[in-house]
Amino acid sequence: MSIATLQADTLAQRLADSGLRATPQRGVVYDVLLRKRDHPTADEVFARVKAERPTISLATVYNCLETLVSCDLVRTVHFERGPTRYCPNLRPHAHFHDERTGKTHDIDLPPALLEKVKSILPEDYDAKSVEIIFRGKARN
Amino acid sequence: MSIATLQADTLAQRLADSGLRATPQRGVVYDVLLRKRDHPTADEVFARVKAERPTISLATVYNCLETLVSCDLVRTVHFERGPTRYCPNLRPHAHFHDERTGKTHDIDLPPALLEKVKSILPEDYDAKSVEIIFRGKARN
DNA sequence: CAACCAATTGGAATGATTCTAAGGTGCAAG
DNA sequence: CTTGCACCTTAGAATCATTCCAATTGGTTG
Repeated sequence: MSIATLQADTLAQRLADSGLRATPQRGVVYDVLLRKRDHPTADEVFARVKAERPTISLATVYNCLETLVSCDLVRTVHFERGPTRYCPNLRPHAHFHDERTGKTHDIDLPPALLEKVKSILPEDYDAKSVEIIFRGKARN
Repeated sequence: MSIATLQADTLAQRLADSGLRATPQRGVVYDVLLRKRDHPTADEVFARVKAERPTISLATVYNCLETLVSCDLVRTVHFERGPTRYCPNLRPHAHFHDERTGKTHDIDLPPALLEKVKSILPEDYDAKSVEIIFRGKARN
């Protein structure tokens, strides 16, 4: 059973909540993101999806990714000068970008710290999201 | 006296430290960044610089910005799907991106908090830099 | 002065993303 | 049902930001 099947109701649910349809393309794109959580680019997602659905177009992959983001099932990450990367991890987390390997790791963000970080904002600033990106090297 | 003049020695110093020349183009680009700290894009910097140095090319602006970044006099900020933006604020700070106005504000980052944030990293992760981006609306 | 390396320039090339127009799909009302 | 319509997908063109390239200019050093 594919991972997406386990999550299919979640996906269908979220899409329905936004008045959108649960199309096969959206299902496969989401499944691909869940299966290999290495923060792929749209092109990489396209390549993976194509393996099991050869007729899909790049434009559709962009559309599906955008849809998933708008449903809060996926978030985007941006490293300098690079293409957008996609992350299906819904828990609050930071990203560590390893300069040596080019890989990105999710770092769990304790709720208390998240609050503390938000507290540096002046009264009249209302943050809807916080993104924390580390850059450096991971030893080993 | 231009702002750059005040900082000219800083700039020349930093460039020299990296074995680079203090060219007029670099001076003007840096001056423009210091004068209006609104996180401009390369195109915006180009437009501003052109006003006082009409013969400069866009490629040179990109080159100068890259040089300033490599000297640690300027840092880059990235918001989703947008062009790179440049920031001459050297103090540790986060960025708040106002969705309503599209403007970006610097938020001072207390050193203690910065440490606390870094402390969520596992032992073997060595972060060279941390970037914190808030997104939301500023009331008023 | 000569030689050399650094820096600038304009234009071409690249890469990522968005746009557009045309065709397909599925639900809903009659 | 079956027709209409809004949603989706698709291919390819267009756009935007950035980088590359090759030629020229400029400054420094021997």
